[in-house]
Amino acid sequence: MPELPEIEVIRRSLVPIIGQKITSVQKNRADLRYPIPPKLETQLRNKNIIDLRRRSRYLIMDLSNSFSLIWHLGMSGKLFTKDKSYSVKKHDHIVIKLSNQSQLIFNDPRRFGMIDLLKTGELPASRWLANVGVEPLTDQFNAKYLTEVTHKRHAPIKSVLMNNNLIAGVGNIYANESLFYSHIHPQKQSCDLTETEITTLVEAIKQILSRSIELGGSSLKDFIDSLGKKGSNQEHFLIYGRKECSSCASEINKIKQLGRATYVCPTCQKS
DNA sequence: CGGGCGGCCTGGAGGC
DNA sequence: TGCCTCCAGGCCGCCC
Repeated sequence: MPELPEIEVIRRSLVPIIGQKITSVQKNRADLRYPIPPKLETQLRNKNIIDLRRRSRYLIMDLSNSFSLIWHLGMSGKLFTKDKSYSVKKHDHIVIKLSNQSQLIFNDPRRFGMIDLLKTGELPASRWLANVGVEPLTDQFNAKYLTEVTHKRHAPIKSVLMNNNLIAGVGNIYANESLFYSHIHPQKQSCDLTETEITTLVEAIKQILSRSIELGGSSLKDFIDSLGKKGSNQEHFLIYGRKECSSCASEINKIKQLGRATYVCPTCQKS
């Protein structure tokens, strides 16, 4: 489900649980995409949540015992808080009770998500984070960097944008939107991008991701933040899911790249 | 070697 | 109403 903006929206909405103590952990199955750490309950009980961070599409919860929980929501994962009267529903795989009587629920119908527990200091070199690319909303992501990675590759630009080991957290929706905004055809070979196109694309990605965060993320079907609130960025899509171009009203072509839906305006994205 | 595709899952939508 | 197929915001591993 979620790309960088949606995870960031969840993180921000969860900030109030920082400082809470974990009083109990209920695990309703042994695995998601990967096994849930078997000793999760004993390692979490009576620990305080001291920080919540995001890296790429991973959400990181630092604990007072120098361990961190790292979560990935896959395609359909939701992480939300409820008061103590909430009763567990289908696909609620993990329930964490907090000292303020609220409960943190991890619900994931498709089970592409994952959760792991590691020493905080071992996170950066872990299998989850070791190969993750630059954060697109930092200064490390700039025209120089994008020129480097695009010019030494022979792949369509959309594949490069969606490669998490190069640029973290840009998925199918935001790759489509950024390329349309920049008037670049998604199948253009990345090494053929001009200097101007690179500069425009860097700015487009930053703006589109930032605006989506401000709007609470994109709720295509069922995305909600941790308080159950939907985002509104989907109302501002320029091309994703559209039949007509938002700019010139041409009929949008829907094609497939890497098995994913790609939307192209034949008029605005010629090059 | 880098790039592309299948598979992992469930559920909703649409066709018949 | 039901059955079938296709599709979905991601990612890993295998194959070429």
